[in-house]
Amino acid sequence: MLVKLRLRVSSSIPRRICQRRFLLTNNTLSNPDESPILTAESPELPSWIKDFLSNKPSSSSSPPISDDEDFVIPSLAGWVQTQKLSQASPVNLAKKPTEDIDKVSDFLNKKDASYTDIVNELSSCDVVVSESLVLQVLRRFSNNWNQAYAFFIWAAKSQPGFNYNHSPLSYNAMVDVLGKCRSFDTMWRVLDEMSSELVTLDTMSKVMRRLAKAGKYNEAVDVFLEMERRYNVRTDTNAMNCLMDALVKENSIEHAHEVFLKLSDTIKPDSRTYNILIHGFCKARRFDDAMGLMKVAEFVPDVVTYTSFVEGYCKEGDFRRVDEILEEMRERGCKPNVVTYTIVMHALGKARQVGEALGVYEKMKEDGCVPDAKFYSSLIHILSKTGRFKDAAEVFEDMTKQGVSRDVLVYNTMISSAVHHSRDEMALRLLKRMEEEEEEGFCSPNVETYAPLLKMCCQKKKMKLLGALLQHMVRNDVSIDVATYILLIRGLCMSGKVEEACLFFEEAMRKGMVPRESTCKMLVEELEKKGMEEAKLKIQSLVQSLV
DNA sequence: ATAGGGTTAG
Repeated sequence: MLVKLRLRVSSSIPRRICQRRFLLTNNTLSNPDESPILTAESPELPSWIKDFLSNKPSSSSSPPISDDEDFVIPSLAGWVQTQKLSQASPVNLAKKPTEDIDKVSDFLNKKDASYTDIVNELSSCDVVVSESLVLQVLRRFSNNWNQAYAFFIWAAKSQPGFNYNHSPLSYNAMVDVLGKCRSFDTMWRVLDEMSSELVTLDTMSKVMRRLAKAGKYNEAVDVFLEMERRYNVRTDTNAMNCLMDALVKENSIEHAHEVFLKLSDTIKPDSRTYNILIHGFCKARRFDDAMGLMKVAEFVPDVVTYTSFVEGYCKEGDFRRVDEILEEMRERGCKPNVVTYTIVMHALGKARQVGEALGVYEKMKEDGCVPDAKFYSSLIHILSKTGRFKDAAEVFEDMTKQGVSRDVLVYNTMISSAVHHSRDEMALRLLKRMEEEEEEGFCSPNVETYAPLLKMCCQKKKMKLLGALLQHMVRNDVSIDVATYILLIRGLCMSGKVEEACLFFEEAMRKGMVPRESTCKMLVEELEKKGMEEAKLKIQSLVQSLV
C-alpha cells in the first residue's frame, strides 16, 4: 500500500549545524586539531547521505537531499520492501543472491494473503533456492514468522528436478525464528518433522532459550528431560549447562537451582555448572547462596567466579566490597581480567563517579591488562554520558591504532552518543563507515544500530531520512521488531505526526506485533487531542479485535 | 551464551 502525504520538512537544519560547529570550535581552543569525522559536518545535508542510503555509487549525479520538497512518505516498511532495491546498485546486480532475495521480499510483502496462498504462488517468483538464500530470507523476516515459514515450506518442495533439502543450519534458523516470534505450536511441528539426525544440541539449545525468554521455564526444563528420548540428543553435562544458562540468563535462578538439585546425581556437574549457578545467585543478590557453592569440594573458584561477585556488588553500589574482592583476587593469584575491569569501570561511570571510573582504566593499564572492543565501548559510553563527547570520539578513533578492531557494539555506542550530542550527520557517517571495506573490522549493523537514528528522525521530523533508513535496514537484512515499531509510534506521536504514527501502528498490528498498552493509549489520546475521531475509532477497534 | 551494554527518560 502506498500512502501519499504532502509534508513540509524544516530546512533550518543545515544552518543550525553550522552554528553549532562555530560555537564548538570557539569553545575548545585547547584542542584545535579535531579528527576528520568531527569536522565533517558540511553546511548542507550532503548528497552522500542519499547516495549511501540508497546504495548508489557516491559519484552519482542525483540531486542532494532537500528536506523542503514534497515527497511520498515510505511510511510502511512493507512499501519499502517492495521497492526495486537491487536496481540502485551495479555491484548488487552482479550478485545473483541479491536479486533473488529481492524477488522473494517483493513477493512476500505484496501478499497480504494466507499462508497456503503464499506457498502455492511462490513458484512464480523464479528464484534458485540455496542455503544462503534461505538463511537470508529467514534473517530478513526474523520478526515475521508467517512470511518466513511460508517461504521455508515452499523452498523445501520447490524446484521440480532440483533436489534441495534444508540444511541443519536452515532448520535451526527456522526453529529460532518461530521461537523468537513465540509461535511455539509451529515450532514443535517443525521439530517433529525434522529427522532425528538433524536435531542437535544446537537446535535444542535455541528451543530452551526461546522458551525461557517467554517465561516458560518449566517447559524449557521438560524439553531437556525429554530430548534424549524424543530427539536422540544426549543429556550430558554440556547440555545441562546450556539449560541452566538459559534459565539464569532469562532470570530464573530458582529453576536453574532446582534443575541442579534434581540432576546433579545423575549428570556430573563441572566448573562451568558451578559458575553458571554462582552467576545466577549473584545476579539475584543472593550472595550467601553463591558463597555456599564456592565451598563445594570439587570446585576451584576462578576469575569468572570472582567476577560474578564483583558484578553483583557493583550493582548493589557497594564499591568498598568490590575493592575487597579485587584485592582478594590478586592475593590468590587470580588476577582481574579485562571483563572484570570493564564491569567495575562501567558501574562507577553509571554511579557518576567518573574520576574513579577512569582510574580503573589507569589501573588496568598498570596491570598490563589489554583493553578489548567491549571495554572501549563502555569507555566511550561513559565519556559521552558525562558530556565528554570529544574524548569519546577520540577513543573511538584511537582504538584501532591500539590494535583493537571495532565491533557492532562499539559502533552502536558511538552512533547513539553522536545522536545524543546532536551530531546527526556524524551518526550517519558512522553508519556508512560500518560497511566500508577499507575500515578494518567490517561489521554489519543490527536493529540497535538504527534505533537512535530512527528516534532522531522522529524528533526532528526528518521523514525522508526516516524512509531511507528503513530501506537501508531492509537491504542489510535487519528485520523490524516490535520495539522499533513502538519507538516509531511514540516518537512520531510526540512530534505531532500522528497520521504517520497510525500507519506504523496498523502495519505492526497487521504483522501480528502488538504494541504495549501504554503505546496504544498514547496514540489514542493524541488522536483525541487532534479531534481525529474517525482515525481514533479505527485504532480503538484494532486494539479491541485482539482481546 | 560460563563473567562485560541497554532496552525509557524530561
